[in-house]
Amino acid sequence: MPSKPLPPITMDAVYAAPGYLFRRMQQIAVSIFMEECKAFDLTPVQYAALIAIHTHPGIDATRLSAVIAFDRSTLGSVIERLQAKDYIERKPAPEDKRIKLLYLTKSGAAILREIIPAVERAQARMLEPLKPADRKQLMGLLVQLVDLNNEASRVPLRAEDALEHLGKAG
Amino acid sequence: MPSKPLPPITMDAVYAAPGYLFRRMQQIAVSIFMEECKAFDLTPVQYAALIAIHTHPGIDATRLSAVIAFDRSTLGSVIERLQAKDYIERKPAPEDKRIKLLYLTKSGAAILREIIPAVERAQARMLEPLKPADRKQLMGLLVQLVDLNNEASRVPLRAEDALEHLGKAG
DNA sequence: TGTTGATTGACAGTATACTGACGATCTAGG
DNA sequence: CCTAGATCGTCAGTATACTGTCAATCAACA
Repeated sequence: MPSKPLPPITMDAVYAAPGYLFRRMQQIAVSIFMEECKAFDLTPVQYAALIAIHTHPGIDATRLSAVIAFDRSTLGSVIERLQAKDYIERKPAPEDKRIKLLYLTKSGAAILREIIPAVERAQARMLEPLKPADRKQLMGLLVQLVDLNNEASRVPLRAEDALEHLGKAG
Repeated sequence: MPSKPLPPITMDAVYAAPGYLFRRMQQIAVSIFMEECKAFDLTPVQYAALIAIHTHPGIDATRLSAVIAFDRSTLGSVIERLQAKDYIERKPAPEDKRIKLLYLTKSGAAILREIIPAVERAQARMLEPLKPADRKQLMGLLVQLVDLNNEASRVPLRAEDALEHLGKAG
């Protein structure tokens, strides 16, 4: 019995699919970031981790993963690399032997200060081809969509929740 | 001499950055795809490759990488896995000993036929939280942006160019 | 108090991605 | 014909990502 023919499949359908466009845009974004920041030898992920540690000194790895929506198992190696570059340090928590607290070193604070202009150039370049009004529109829609789809990924973003357990008044 | 203080850095600035949003949306898109398609054991990348091989039978790996905007070195392992699952086969090209031509097997055509509804559900789910008008707007802007930024990634999309050398009238 | 259940960091295994390099092969030019 | 340059598939090395698991540790409750 001959199999039914496939429905008409075109690459154009792939090129217009949301999943394909998100993947492609991510590739492009990383590429632009690395180009603008190549003098600093920092990846987008490492940069985000540094920012988060700067913003939340003494955070632990699990909470860090929630704050930047990274996978915990991926984060381990990211932290290792940042530590090897002397941008962060880990101190054991006195009250919980399982936890290691993360702090920016002076080198870490310094590179953050230096890299920020390059990162901002990169972010601007990603949207540059669009008209300013379209950039705003796109960002607005993306912020909405990411927020509304938050629970769909393995590591949903938990920005405030994560901080409630850090010892501050919650 | 005390170092200058960092400019005010907030996680909110990160959460609103295009690069962060693209990364996050990609994570979410892959997660939704895998959930809808878990019965088929196919990744988004493998799916795109199958579609491209179906659309362009006898394509070689380098041209395939251009058609789906993948890295050539990544594609090797993707092809291996598809071949191991008996979804594609590779035949040596008679006129060029360097090249191996890619074809869908019957199993490959079959799984493509079966998985397409699930993929379409996944693609729809990614945009579901938005109002229909906003979905259109977002996709329109993304298509524009990806197209205008095409050259920024390592492997720019070369949909038509790639086919001109395939033996068809170019 | 003693055990159950949850959490933390770590690890193994798989799959994209990119950089840079390599031998085999093909093509063009002299 | 024969060599210089380009192209093809491949590989090594690095960096995200995700799944699932584990021992150590902690918290809560009987």
